[in-house]
Amino acid sequence: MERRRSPAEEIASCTCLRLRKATRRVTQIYDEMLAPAGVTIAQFSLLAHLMEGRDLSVGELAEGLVTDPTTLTRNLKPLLDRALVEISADLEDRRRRLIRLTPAGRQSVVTAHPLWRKAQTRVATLLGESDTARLNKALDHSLKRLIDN
Amino acid sequence: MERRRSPAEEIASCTCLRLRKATRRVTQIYDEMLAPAGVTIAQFSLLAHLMEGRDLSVGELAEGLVTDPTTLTRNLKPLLDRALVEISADLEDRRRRLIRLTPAGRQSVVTAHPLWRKAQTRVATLLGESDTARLNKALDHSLKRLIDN
DNA sequence: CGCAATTATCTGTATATACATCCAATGTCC
DNA sequence: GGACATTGGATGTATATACAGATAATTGCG
Repeated sequence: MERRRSPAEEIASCTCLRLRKATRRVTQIYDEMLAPAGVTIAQFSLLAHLMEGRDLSVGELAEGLVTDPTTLTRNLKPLLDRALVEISADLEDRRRRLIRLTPAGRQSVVTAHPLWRKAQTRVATLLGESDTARLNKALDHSLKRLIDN
Repeated sequence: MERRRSPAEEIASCTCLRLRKATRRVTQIYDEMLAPAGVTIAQFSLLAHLMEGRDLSVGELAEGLVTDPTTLTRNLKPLLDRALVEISADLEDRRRRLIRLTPAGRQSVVTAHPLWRKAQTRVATLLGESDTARLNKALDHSLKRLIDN
């Protein structure tokens, strides 16, 4: 016996809106706690993706971050300006450009890492252990399906 | 007997990063499906918040959307330019500015509403009924705790 | 080989996001 | 009633995000 919902009420159930609201708040928390290291969570994620193994092309890194490649190009700019990453052409395929951390970039990740851990703990405490686990699990499930569609 | 994780592996478990990835993908899907109505999901959410009841001040609407008030000021700009919303000073408290939908703004919501519903269904189908419910529930729980902290 | 199609990336443009800071209006307290 | 604090909002600046369209390099095919 569900009564007819008004548009405003119905739209309050928007999955996208809920995701966006939660992401804004959580991003604020991480950004605040990472600030002493001079990076945002967006930048930290990007840099951290480069910590392991081989250099990545723009496309590969964009895929890893689930962003549009054009977004990544823009996001690299401030990191290049601060010399935390460097880019060179791939000699095998000169369309591709390979991104890698500079020593300063690597150092940024190392410096920010414990702050990131604190933010992670802070959010987990705020949400509670079990809700955090539930949220993370739900996101992992969802991402898997979202990414190849 | 958990082995020591490398920074890159550890950071892959970042709650914020997972939220951001999922939000980017889901936003892309909604935006794509709302495009024929000429609004993004961010704009649609904003307009929909104004559908019900009384006019809202910048602060009230920002709180409802879980954004920074300065962000809202910026987001209102394109909607003002397109005359989907209008703003007037609150005579009770002349610091406050009251936002309301214009008829054109109201019409935008009406036009976009069925497209929004299709996007909502599309994502629910992609994720599956039960995972969608789990994700939404996890987000609601989390938002409650995030908002007053 | 040579040209068409595809791919990788960048640029132009527009919107979204938020911090620091500033201005104007209101509230408070003596 | 006037000085000071507080509050609501806007602006300056910087980053994040992505679509359309442009460009350059590679691939595929006759």
